[in-house]
Amino acid sequence: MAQEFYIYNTLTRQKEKFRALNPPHVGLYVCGPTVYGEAHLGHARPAVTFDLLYRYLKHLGYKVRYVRNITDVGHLENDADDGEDKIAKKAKVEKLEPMEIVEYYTRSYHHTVDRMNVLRPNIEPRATGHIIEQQQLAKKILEKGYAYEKNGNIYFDVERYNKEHNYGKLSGRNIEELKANTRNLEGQEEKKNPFDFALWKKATPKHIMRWPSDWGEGFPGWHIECSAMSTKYLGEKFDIHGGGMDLLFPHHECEIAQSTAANGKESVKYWMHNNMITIQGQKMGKSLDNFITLNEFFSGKHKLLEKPFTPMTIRFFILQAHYRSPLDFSNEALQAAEKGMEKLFKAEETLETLKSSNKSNIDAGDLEQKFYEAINDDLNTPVLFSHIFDMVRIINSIKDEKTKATNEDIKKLKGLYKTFVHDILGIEKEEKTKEESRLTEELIELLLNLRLEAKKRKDFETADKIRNALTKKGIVVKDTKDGFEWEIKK
RNA sequence: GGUCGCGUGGCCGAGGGGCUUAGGCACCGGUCUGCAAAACCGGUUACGGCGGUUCGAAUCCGCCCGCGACCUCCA
Repeated sequence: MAQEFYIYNTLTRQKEKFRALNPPHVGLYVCGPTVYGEAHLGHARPAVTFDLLYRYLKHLGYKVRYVRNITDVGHLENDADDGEDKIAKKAKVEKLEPMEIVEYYTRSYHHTVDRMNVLRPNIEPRATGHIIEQQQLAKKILEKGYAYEKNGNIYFDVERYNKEHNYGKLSGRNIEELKANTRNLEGQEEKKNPFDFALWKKATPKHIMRWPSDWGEGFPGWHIECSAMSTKYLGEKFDIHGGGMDLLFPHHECEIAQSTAANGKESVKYWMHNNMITIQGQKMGKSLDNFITLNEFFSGKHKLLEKPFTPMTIRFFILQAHYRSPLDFSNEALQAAEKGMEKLFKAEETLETLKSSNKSNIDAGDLEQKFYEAINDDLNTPVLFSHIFDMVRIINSIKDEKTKATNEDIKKLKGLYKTFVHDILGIEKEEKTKEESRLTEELIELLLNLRLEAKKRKDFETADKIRNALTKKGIVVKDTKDGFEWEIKK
């Protein structure tokens, strides 16, 4: 791998040079959604961020096994005994089987992120499909003495674990602090410490999602699914684990504890966390009830939205910020992203029409180097975009014959577009339905040809009439020396 | 309250001791054009406040103010 790729490791709190454990193979695990509702803008961020990582690792020549789970059990409303499972709760509300809920929202999630050109992971395991693995893991932890059973519940013994290992190393917490700060919820008296977490929970009679186990009927805790499934598909030690920053504690901290307790060693080499998307400075999320679903963005049907935004605009918007920075939603910011993206696409079309010359005063190799420097620096997409827009300016300047480029240069620029804009960033132009656009195209050309004739006989009144009418419909006309260009603007 | 982080121009958003006019959007001027649009060129508005370190700080340190995340489900 010729490129030196640096990524920020949350565990060490610094950028580290990426070195695969078993090159050319790379194991990547990312926490996926809990499928009990429509995906919202917040869900798009890890999906897009780790899609970028996946794409770039593949570009570098790694054979990546990308695992992203679907949480369909064990994620409770809260940690108390009567804490309801999110899926089961929704099922009750909708009067459906839990698995109907899971199926419905899994499909919906797929459809939505597909539209943002997010590649599917290689394996997308479900928690309910790995109950046995989770039980086995819990058993192993129990046998090693890092967990205890109480009335059919298995709890992880954080204090015991912390004697030999460091609980809190990822999130920067320490156990004393936790003792002082962890709330005592009702119905948790059987835990040794309030910060102990459940590996397995006994099902109350009302609880519908339940499986038999050595400890009676119950269901797995939330944190154990990721440990069980990552181990199953990526081994006891794998390269990268990703997810949202909000999962850092307790979820990822608990994962580390579980794996370390079971295997005696840490499972993950690099931990990567994306920041949150905010709305008016506040985290967008279910609990705050300030979220906008992705489908609402696509349709524009939400009171906070001034207009619809395409899936690709959302992707572009997310990538224009660095993944570790918070990103604030606003109509204005989204519109700016949309405009910028259009400019990017237009330049690519222009690229196809450029005339080469035998001289050159551009340095495509330098551009390429800058592109790599940006992406290699912990996926610095904002800087990458700034260089890409340098390329856009060069392309337009060649078109205006203010800059010269050889045939080879132009080829190189096309290659950069393909590699960086399409393959790595995953930005693709959205196509209208073919027939629709063909007919529209023909009609517009027809009108514009009439206008051209009018212009030729100096009938500017008619010419302007046609152009104004088209402009009103959102079709922008651009006159050229002896013809016209046009495009549809929203 | 504890832990961590942030505060950059009209908006979004990089950078992170001297030199980046970062970039995008918006606005203004110029070139081009019957007019316009696009494009190109140029321009405007910055580093929360107060101190300190330094030859030099938006960048390091301290304090203050404001904001956020996590500590309880959340991507």
